[in-house]
Amino acid sequence: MLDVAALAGVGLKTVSRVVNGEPGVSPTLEAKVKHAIEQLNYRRDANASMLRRLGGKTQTIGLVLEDVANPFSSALHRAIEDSARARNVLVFAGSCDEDPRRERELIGSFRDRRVDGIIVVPASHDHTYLYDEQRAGTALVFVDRPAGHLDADSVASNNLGGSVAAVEHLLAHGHRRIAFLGDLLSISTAEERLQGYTRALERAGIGRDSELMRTGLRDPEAAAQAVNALLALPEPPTALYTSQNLLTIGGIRALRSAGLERRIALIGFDDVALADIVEPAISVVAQDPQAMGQVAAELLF
Amino acid sequence: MLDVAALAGVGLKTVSRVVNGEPGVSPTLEAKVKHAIEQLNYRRDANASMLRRLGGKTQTIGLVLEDVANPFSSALHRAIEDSARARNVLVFAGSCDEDPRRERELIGSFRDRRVDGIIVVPASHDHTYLYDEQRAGTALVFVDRPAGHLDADSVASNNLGGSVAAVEHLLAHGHRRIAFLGDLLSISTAEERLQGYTRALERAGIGRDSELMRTGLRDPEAAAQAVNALLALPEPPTALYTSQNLLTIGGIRALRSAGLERRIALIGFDDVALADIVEPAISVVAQDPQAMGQVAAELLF
DNA sequence: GGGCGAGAAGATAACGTTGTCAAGAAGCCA
DNA sequence: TGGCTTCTTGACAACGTTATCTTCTCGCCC
Repeated sequence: MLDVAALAGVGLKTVSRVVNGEPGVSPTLEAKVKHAIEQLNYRRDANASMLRRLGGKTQTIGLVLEDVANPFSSALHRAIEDSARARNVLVFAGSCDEDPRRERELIGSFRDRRVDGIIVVPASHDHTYLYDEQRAGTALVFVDRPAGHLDADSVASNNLGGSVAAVEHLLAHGHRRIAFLGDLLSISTAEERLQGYTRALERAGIGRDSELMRTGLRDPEAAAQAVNALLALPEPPTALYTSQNLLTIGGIRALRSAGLERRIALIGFDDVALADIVEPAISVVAQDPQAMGQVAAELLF
Repeated sequence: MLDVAALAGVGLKTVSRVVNGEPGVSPTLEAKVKHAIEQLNYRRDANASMLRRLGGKTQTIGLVLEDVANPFSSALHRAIEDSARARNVLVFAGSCDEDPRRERELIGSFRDRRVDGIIVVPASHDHTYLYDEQRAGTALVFVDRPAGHLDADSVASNNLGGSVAAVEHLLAHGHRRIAFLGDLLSISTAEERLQGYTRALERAGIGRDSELMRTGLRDPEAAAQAVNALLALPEPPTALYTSQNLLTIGGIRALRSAGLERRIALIGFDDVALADIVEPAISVVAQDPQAMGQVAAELLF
């Protein structure tokens, strides 16, 4: 900036005024400054600028996802990015892999950089540690799962209702032995989906059979193993409810390798790429991550 | 920081020393300062810190992807994130949707924030605008496609060789009328894959039939339409080479809706989720985005 | 006991920028 | 011509931090 001012033969403040489009600079000087900026390829340091500005925003937000490479997460990410871009805001993204410690670390890093807001798909259940942050003016929005012990906005799907609908779909087709495959029950959505499953069965007057409920499954391989175990039961299930996208994939793989994909019904929660062209086609209760991300971003801003 | 110093009854520099783990602070004062930090929930402002530090790094990198929600891009992203996390570096990610202007805008924003390095899946072909940036010390790595008119590292797949292999696979199965579906030829990888296609055909002594070459396809819908048009030809192809993941998906959909998925062969470039469980299974020439991202990050750092 | 060195602590300036304010020029009206 | 307003411009301090340098306190040795 000093170099620009020297080359244009003006004071620092005049350069600052031109850079920020402030009024009160004569056209002559403005042209000189712009020329000098061009020539020196000058770019204002956004960090220094925000440091000085009163109550300055960094034009930056942080995003804590389960895994940036997960289709659900990355669709969320994209929607949020678009919303941020429209406001000239940049997005820090990070994966926490359902690890509460990593969630805190990431948010801590965001805080160090003084992000204006944070959108979280939370891994932990206690967010009291964010109280000061929130009071200090950092916007905070939770997605997919609610905040724990903190008064903050959150955007979520109707996991319970969707789950009931999925299981009732299977019941309507005459299934009575329906297995449940789920993620870690410490994840609130997984828990809600399990509740939907049991509620639908209760309504149908079917007692719960804990042998048919497999939880804590974290990837397609675990789901496939669980399905193999279910198939090996003396009285195997006639239908599967895979309550998460990766588990749906694992479930399908297991059924195919057993050659049972047409004998055992399957319904999933979360959409799955190519679900339409697998044979037989897979039914899913789809969420709309794009819409969730957009709503979350609008709330944040 | 001033509050912490006051509460601990020490000078600013002592707080700074404690925060940075510098030696030369008596255990008594160190304990006092740490207690004050705890009590006030103080966190150093990383931006201000890096501003003052000589040649300070912001511990931040920028990542320009085609689309954060695209599976290839997001797998890259994740690998880069992991590498960055190990170095306590945060990642700004952005999508440019193959728009060169957006690429420049994003990189400009990164520059304003003084990122230490930038990893780009480039949309443009001329990167001379990055010359000053590079000379100023910003690390620069290109992924998937080379830099244009700039001396910088890049990490890419063997598009030409992979493409030749894919087409030769079809030739070996006796196919002679093989259609090519490709993305915009302004994308260098799309161009290389087309070259691989024509080279394999030449080697087999088969003349190129421009009717069978469909390019500029940007999404599954466009690919499906192109396949429908191909099928409507007087002499339709007996095999398809879909040279990008989204086009593979569109191609499969079109074949299925025409009921020809067992009559017309298909091979794709890029992996596709669930490619293994579609019936008949899809062959693909898979890239390894995870490895590419890791290598790119290692190069950058 | 005095001089000296080592170590601890803080005062001050500086990083790149913008808010505040004062100075100067120019125009206007009586 | 003189006083007033308006506009342009730059000097200076400040944002939150760290580098440099000085001051001070010990303890040691001759």
